[in-house]
Amino acid sequence: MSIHEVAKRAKVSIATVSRTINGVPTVAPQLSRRVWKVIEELGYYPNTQARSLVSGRSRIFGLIVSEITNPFFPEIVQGFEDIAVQHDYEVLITSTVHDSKRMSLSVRRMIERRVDGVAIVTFGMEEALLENLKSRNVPLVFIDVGPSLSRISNIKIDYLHGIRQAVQHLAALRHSTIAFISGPLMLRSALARQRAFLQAMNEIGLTVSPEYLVEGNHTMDGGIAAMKELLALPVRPTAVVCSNDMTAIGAMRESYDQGVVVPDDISIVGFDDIRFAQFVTPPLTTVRMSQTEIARMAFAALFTEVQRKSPAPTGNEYTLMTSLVLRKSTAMAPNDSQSARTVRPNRGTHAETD
Amino acid sequence: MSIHEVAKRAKVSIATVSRTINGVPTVAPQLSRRVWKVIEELGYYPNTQARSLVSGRSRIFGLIVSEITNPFFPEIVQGFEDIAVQHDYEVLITSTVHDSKRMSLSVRRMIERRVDGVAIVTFGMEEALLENLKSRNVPLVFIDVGPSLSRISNIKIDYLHGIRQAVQHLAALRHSTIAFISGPLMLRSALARQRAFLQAMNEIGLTVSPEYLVEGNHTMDGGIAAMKELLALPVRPTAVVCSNDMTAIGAMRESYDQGVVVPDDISIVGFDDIRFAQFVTPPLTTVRMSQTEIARMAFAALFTEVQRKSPAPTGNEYTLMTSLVLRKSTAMAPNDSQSARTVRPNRGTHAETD
DNA sequence: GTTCTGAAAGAAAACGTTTTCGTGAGGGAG
DNA sequence: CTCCCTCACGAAAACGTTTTCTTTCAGAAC
Repeated sequence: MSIHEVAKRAKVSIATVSRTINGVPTVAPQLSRRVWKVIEELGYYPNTQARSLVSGRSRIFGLIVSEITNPFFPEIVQGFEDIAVQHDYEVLITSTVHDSKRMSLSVRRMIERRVDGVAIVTFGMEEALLENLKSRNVPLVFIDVGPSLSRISNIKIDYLHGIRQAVQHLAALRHSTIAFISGPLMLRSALARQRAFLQAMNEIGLTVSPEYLVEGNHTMDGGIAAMKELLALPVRPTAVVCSNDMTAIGAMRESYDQGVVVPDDISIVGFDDIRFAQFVTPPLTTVRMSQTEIARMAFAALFTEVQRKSPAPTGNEYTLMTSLVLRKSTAMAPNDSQSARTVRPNRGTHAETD
Repeated sequence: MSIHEVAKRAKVSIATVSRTINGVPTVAPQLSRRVWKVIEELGYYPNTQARSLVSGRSRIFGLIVSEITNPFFPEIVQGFEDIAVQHDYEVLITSTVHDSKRMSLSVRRMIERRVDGVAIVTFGMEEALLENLKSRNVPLVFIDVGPSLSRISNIKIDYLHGIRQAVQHLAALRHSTIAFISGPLMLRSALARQRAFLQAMNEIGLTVSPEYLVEGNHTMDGGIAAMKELLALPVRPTAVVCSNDMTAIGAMRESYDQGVVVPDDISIVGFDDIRFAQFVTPPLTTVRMSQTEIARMAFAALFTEVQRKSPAPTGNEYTLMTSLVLRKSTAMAPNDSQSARTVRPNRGTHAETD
């Protein structure tokens, strides 16, 4: 049951057993074999708690996400776990559910378990929790919003790249009246996406008047509501890009309910590429922000920070590309060079060059 | 940083600090206050590893799921975590990804961390891992497939109840040619669902000939393939119930692609009620098997087993009801008393009584 | 005033490891 | 043959707690 039992049966000291397990080279091969044999037949597994008590390293990373039930996160959790086990790390998962009580509780739990680092993958900055961890010098990695401090790494998302691809894809399909359904604008990541959209449009000389810029909330209901607005416009957009996939799915639903067919009458593109984007009808063209990649980077950030001997003045910075993945929710703009079919032939205000 | 620091500053022994933290009543109120004050201002959090090393209880439960990215599981994870934190438990999540290597590795990890119990929420019996945990006398809870042994609890699912509701709902809508797309039949839970379907049909005097019983694999692709078969039948079913929601979503997709409209031409009902069932178009009528409830029961099973002083000969048994939730994917059977619209008016072979 | 009782606090053991330090044996160099 | 070094191993300290066992001290009983 404990190392003592193994030691007794192998007729060695517990030190030798420990050395054997940890592969310390100074133990004679023959002895090592004997010890291993006893370990096997006893089915002995070392007690990690005792181990990390003395070593000072728990081999646990914390992972804080907004909510596991949000389809964006499971892939991250899975990816993070995958790499963690490969490196003999355990992961403590926590979802804040947007509740700051829970958030601080979960931070406390992690500190009590003496995690070696924490990945905070939650859109919407939670400044409060930071203090506690920071002051304890726990390596941290944020996505998009971390401060530049020692032991704090950051994963930057290159929103523009993918969104630009989306916009240019749409433009190539002769769309010029392109709307954008944003996320809640107080979210940094949502704001960044909207800005990227605007910039991408601007780059190719397309203007977007304010009525084509509507604020959603990153849920399906938000997408539905926003799409209602858009479809009620005198000049309907022929394409709409959404700040995330759930919004896009809502938009598709509303289109369907109003008999506007995607992609023939209107093209829709999402953002995130959650798994469900493939399962929706029609499969959603969307900008991928690889969740697996985020997980990989987050782990790498923590891991290198743990290995580091001399504390660097600031953590590492990583950048994640986004890129368009084509599926079936986009198509050529409707032929009359203007809006969806049920609209009166009242010409749009946007000059087109082609 | 450690309890010693607190003791020194409060000018007491570490024993007193420990007692204060654990609320042992023999410490004088005044002293207690003094100690707490120091704890606060030091921001001291006890080291859980040291704690559980001596107490012998880790206050960690393991949770083994098939794969977090399967939309069925996140709700379970979330639910389990919710209750766990309420009870001051931590949870170690692991997904086997149907890989027995990973499975046994994860069991090992859990044993090394000395979990107080493990919930195995994975359809598809994994006999192998059981041995290891069982022999170590770790409380276990299975869903549907656990053996009746000491310290092993079981959550039984009442498949029949919900599926019967579904079948009767369909019958009430004048459907009589009802097909069933099963899951992989080597899965116990899949088999049980099919049996429940057959029984429910039988109860109301409906027969189901073999061509209306097709085997899927619990994925969307499986649903698509199965639906292809069904739609190619000389007499199409007017309704199909599926062994899980992903299958149903696949079936809906294939219907859509063939221009068969749900629910007007064909009714579809799913099983599980994963979150996405609401988001699909049209929203899926399905049999709910509450994931939150499963999580709740699993935790309760483990928790009561941990509390138990005298080992019972067998663990507890719980039963989870299933029940139909109506949404938009079912409707009256098409009027011609027979199959979907695009089919030649070649009358079916099933006598109908109404 | 002495002894006894009980409450409150401290000392120390224990939990299962890793790791430092020490020790004995074996072997090479002189 | 002796000395010394190296190598393999064991003894014991340390990690941060909880808990058992002691000790101390105040007050009650006589």
